[in-house]
Amino acid sequence: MDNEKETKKKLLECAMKEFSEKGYMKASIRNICKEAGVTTGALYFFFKDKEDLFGNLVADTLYGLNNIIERHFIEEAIATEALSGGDMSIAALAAAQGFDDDMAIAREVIRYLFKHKEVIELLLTKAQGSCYENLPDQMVDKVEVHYTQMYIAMKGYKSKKELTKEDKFIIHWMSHDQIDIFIHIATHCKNAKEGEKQMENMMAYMIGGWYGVINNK
Amino acid sequence: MDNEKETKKKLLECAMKEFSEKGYMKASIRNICKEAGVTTGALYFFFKDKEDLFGNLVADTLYGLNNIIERHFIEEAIATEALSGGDMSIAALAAAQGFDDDMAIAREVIRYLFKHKEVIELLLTKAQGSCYENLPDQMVDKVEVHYTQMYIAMKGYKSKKELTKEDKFIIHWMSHDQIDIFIHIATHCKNAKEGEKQMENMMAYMIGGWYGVINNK
Amino acid sequence: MDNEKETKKKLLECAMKEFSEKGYMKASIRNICKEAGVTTGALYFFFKDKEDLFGNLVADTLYGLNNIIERHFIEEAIATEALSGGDMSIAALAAAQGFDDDMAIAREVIRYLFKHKEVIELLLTKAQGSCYENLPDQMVDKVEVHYTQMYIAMKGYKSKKELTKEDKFIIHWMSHDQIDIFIHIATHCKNAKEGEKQMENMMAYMIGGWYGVINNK
Amino acid sequence: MDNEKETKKKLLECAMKEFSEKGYMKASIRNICKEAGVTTGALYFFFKDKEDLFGNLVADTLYGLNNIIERHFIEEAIATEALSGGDMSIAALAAAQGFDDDMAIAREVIRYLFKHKEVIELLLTKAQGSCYENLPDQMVDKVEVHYTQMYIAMKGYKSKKELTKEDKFIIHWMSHDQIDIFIHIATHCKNAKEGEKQMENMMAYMIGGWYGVINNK
DNA sequence: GATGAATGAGTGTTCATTCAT
DNA sequence: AATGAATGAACACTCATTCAT
Repeated sequence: MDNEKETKKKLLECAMKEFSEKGYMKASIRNICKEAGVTTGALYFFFKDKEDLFGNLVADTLYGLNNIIERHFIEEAIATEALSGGDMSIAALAAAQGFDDDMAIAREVIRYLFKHKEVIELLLTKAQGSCYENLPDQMVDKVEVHYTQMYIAMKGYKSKKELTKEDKFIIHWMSHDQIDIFIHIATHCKNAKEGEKQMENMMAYMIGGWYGVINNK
Repeated sequence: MDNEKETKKKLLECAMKEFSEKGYMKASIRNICKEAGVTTGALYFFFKDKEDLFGNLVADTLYGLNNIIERHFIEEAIATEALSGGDMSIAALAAAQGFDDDMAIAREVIRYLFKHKEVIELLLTKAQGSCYENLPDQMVDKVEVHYTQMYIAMKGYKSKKELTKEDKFIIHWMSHDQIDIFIHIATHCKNAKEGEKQMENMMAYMIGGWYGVINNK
Repeated sequence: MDNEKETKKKLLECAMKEFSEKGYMKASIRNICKEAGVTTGALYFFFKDKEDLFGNLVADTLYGLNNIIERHFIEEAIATEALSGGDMSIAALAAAQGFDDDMAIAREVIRYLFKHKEVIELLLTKAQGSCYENLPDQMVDKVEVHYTQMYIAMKGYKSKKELTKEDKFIIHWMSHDQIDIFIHIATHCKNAKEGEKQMENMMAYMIGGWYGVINNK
Repeated sequence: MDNEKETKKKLLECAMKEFSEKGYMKASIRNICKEAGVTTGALYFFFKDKEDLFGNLVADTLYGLNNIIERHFIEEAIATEALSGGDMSIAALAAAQGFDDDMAIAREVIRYLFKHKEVIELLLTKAQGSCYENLPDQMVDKVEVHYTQMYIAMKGYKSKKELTKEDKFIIHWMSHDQIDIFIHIATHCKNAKEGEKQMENMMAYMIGGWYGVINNK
């Protein structure tokens, strides 16, 4: 059983290397197998196809990441729900609170990103051509739900219906930017400690940005 | 003369379609030719190779874009030079001025982006595998030079040497974000008018972000 | 096991036929595969590329041939070393001895050439465009080292330094001619027996030629 | 008229360069035209096809060479005819005379070879794939007719019928070698002067070889 | 669990040549 | 005399995948 899994492990290692070096599309199954010292047939015993192989590399990490984000959003949703519709000063306060929470969760995310740095980089920068190529967009969508709530609260809107086209656009952008911040950190910092450090400035940037938007016009 | 170039035009049209649908790497020369109703040999009469074909699609647009940016940076450099090393209130004022200029140039860029929307999208989202795949990074680099000046001025630094590692990191991020704003607009708005409209909020976001960073800690 | 390798064998057979008929350059991989009744992919399972396919056809034979020659040259070197610098009559005697040895080795070479006639012809007359195209020249170089020694001995020179430009030229020619004799036999005789028979006259020619050169002027 | 021929001239120059660098087979018509600054259509106005282009490069030189050789052989034939069937001492004398003549003609040939060195090298070393690839063999055939007469004379045979299989084989070889000597000189010497100089040793080699053969057994 | 063998469709690219204008 | 355009077949090679054993 140890022996059996060794091949699979080797295959995964070599796949990791190949995908990291060449990206999903240019990676060659044959190369991976050659490097692993097995035939292509062996690979197809363990994995359904190229996509499945890539999936095996990233699935766990992705699952964990989704978990963190979702868990956070549930908590957040409860908190934000409470204040939606309240007066603006409270909302602002709550927003500040929201940013504090965000900072806390951001730290957790960053720690997670660096714990799985290799895989995360694979997912974020080498997945083009696979079914994961839209991952950042999917995460943006999740953040967007949350940010929409927060935006409504800060703007003092009574309901979603008050959101203009411009509101929606800038919410989407800020959601996108939030994800981009994580990607930037994951790909530009060398460890969690540095990531957390740089995060502070970036959060200042983002919060400044939010207020800039909220107070605009 | 109009008649002669019909094949080349057809080829370029079909190439545009193929590259747009599949991206540079997955696009098939054969497919393009089949669609255009000519043999592959015909394509190779007009274009040196796949890269050259792609280049013919994007070169002019890219050249024009570079021109706009470079011209802007030269003007900007002159303006920023003047205030580097001055006291902070003036610097802040000048920065505000800088942002106004930025807004003006942004409008010009946006109008250009939408004038060549199709090609711009090709360049920004479908070039992976070609020699243009690093275009956004290259533009970030250019912006970064300019933003470094502005950052120094706003921070009241006497010289580049005062920049910490964290300063440099956040400057790079903000440069990256500036380019990302343009990409976002180009890919999410349907015309220049809408783009310019959304730009206002995004500039508010960015300026808010800058002040958030400058006043941080 | 015999059954498995049938495809490879078929491929090699057909490759042999194609290369022999058309030469390395004009030979078509597709044709070889079509003739063998397999797809081109199958060929590339067994062979790295065109050159490797050709190599598989000739490598063993070439290795064996090199072995014979090198072994001979080592023995010869020892013999020639002994007389270098001695007086001319002894040298001449030794040279005669050298020619006798040459005749012996020639017989061995010829037997080998005919044992692998098909491949030898491939190597000597159909390799243009492959990495083996300079094989005759390489063999000439080897012979030349040996012949230089012999020439020095027969001329009664004390050292290599006494060799004039003309000496070197004629040594190179005679080396070339020696190789050419083997090629001529391999391509003009139908079996080893006939080859050995014709060899006698050719050796008489060559030895006569040597003395003609040595006694010239 | 001057203007018209300029294109053809340019084409021939570039063809010369291309064929010399890559050999007949690997030479590219397109390349030649590109280098000459004309379209492929232009080339096909002047030349029927690739072979014709190559032919235009070498035809004159080849014609001249054939002339020299044929003229020589006619003279020689008359001389040799006379002594065929005579006694051996006279034959030997005549043979010596033959070699003298050979030497004279060789000098003429060499001068011619170097006068057209470029083309000659093309013909002798770069023609593989064209209709001239067997040129050396054709010249060997011509020499062989002549050498057969000389051999008969030197051997004291009464007629061609006395020639054994071995006789014929060695005659063919010596014919081949004679041509090879010219090729060797043309490709290894840098001018006619050096060629003639080296020729002396080579003739000594060849004559020595002939006597070695004649006196063998 | 894994091999060895093979497929079939595909890749981008080059070739000598043709021909209407 | 020469162009610009186009053909059609060919090139060596790579791909992810399959499957009997």
